[in-house]
Amino acid sequence: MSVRVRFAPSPTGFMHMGNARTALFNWLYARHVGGTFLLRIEDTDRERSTKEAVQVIYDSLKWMGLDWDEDVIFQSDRLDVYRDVANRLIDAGFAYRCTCTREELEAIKVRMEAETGQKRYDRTCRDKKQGPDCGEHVIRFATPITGESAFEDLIQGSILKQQEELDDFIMMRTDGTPTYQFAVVVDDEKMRITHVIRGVDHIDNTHDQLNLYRALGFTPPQFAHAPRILGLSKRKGSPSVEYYRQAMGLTREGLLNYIVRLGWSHGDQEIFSMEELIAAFDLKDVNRASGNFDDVKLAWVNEQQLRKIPLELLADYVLPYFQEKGLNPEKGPWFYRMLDVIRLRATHLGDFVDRCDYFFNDIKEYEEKAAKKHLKSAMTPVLLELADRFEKLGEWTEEAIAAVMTRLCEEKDTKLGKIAQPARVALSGCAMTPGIYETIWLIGRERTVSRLKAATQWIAENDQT
RNA sequence: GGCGCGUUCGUCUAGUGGUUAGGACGCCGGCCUCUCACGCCGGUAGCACGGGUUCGACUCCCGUACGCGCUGCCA
Repeated sequence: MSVRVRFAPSPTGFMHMGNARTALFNWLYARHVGGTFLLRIEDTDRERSTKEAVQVIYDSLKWMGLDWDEDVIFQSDRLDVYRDVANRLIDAGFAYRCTCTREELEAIKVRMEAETGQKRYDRTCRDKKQGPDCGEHVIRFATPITGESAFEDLIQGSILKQQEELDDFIMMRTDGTPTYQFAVVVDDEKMRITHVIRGVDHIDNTHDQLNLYRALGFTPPQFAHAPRILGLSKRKGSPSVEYYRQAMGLTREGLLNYIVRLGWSHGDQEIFSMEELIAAFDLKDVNRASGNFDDVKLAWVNEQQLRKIPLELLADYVLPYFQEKGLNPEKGPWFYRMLDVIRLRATHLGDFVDRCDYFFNDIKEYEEKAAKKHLKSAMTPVLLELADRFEKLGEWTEEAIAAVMTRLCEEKDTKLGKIAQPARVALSGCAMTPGIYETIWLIGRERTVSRLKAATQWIAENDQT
C-alpha cells in the first residue's frame, strides 16, 4: 500500500516554526518513499479561521517548496459527513448525547478532581440514551472504561495509557461542528492516510483517536510524534516562518536545512541539498527529545546554503533586495560573478545589496580611517601607474589584472599589500572588499581608471605629508 | 493535582553493554593571506542524580529531580 501523509494545520494567522517542521517531515517522508503528501485545513473552529490565514499557509508552504498533491481538503466543507458519522456512532452505542451545560460541567470537574484526583466528566448522560430532541446538547464518545491503550509510535516507541484515565471527550459541539479529536479520525480515514506525522503535543490524544478508530471499524494509521522545538522567544517577534524569512533574510534551503536537523540527523552530515534530504530522510532517525532553536547556528547553516546553491537561484533570491533600492542589475556573468564573491562573506540575503554599493555607484567619500592610512602622497605615482596600465591593458580579465599588479610589485620591489590596499580604498572607499582582482574586474576598466585618478586628486588636496 | 513523554559538551546531535564518548555551531589559539572573509589545523566543554541488573553500563530496569505536553464545546 502506498504511503499517504498529510499536513493538517489550523489557520491561525501564521506558520509556526514547529508546524513548518511538521510539514517538512511529512513532505520529506512522502517524497522519500514515493508517497503522497496532502494538505488539509482544520477550520472547524469558525471563530478563529479566516481566509487570510489560509492564504498564509499556502504562501509559507510554497515558499518552502513543499508542494502538496491532490486537492486541499477543508473540514468546513465536510460538516454533514461528521454529523452522519456521529449519528452512526450513537446508534451503535459508541457515543451519546450530553445535555450538561458548561456551568454544570465546571462543577462536575471540580467535584471529580476532589473525589478522584482526576479532572474528568462524570459520564452523567452516558446511560440516559437521550434522543435528538433532547434540546441543546453535545455528542460525547463513550470511552472504554477498562483495559489499556497501547501503540507503537514510529518516533517515540511504545506508548501506554490506562483507558480509565481517558475522558468521554466531546465529538460534536452544541453548534453541530466537530471537534478536532473527532474530525481528525474521520478525515484521516477518508483521505486514506497511512502515517500520521505530527507534534508530540498530540500524543495523549492518540489514545482517544485509536478508540474512535476501533469503534468505527477503521484500521488506524501509523503514528509518528515529532519532538517539540523550544526556545523560539516571543520577544524576537513571532516564532513564525514569515518572521525568519523576512527579518533574517533566509533562503528556503537554509531554513529547511536548519529546521530538519533540529530533531533529525543523518550521521555527521550538517548541510544537505533538498535532493539529499529526500534521499536521506527517514522517520527512524528522528530524535525523541525536544530541541532548542538557535539563531546562531541557523545563521551558519544559511551561510553554507548561500555558498552552495546555484548562482542563478541566488540571483532570483536577492534581486528583490536590489530592486527595493532602485537597482536593477541584469542577470548575467557580471552579476553572477559579483554574487559569487560576496556570497563568501554573506549570512543573510540582505547582505548582498548592503555590501556592493561601490560596484554600482561612484564613491561619495572615503572612509576616514582607511583614507588616512592608505591614501598618502607617496602612493600617487603607483596609483597613476596602475591607472595607466589598466587603461592600456588588452584583455579585461581577472588574470590580466592580476598580472598587471604582480608585475608592478616586482618592478617596485614591494609586496602586493602595499599596492592593493591603497587601490582598494581608491576604488571602493573602504578598506574591506572582496579580493582586489575581482573587485577591480567588477568595477570595470573605465571606472577603475577614473577612480584611481580621482584618488590621487584627493590625496593632493588632503594629504599634507 | 492527575496522567503522559523526555533528559549525551552552552546549543544541535552521533552512539544502541566493553569507544581515548564522535561530529557541528559558538568560543579560544594557529596556519593561509592583498583587506575582510572563506578554508584548513588544533584546543575548550558533556553522558541530570541515586539505586539496581551485569564480569562490565551513556547504553537495560526502578526511583528522584528537572523540562515539556495533555488534562478546552482550541487544534
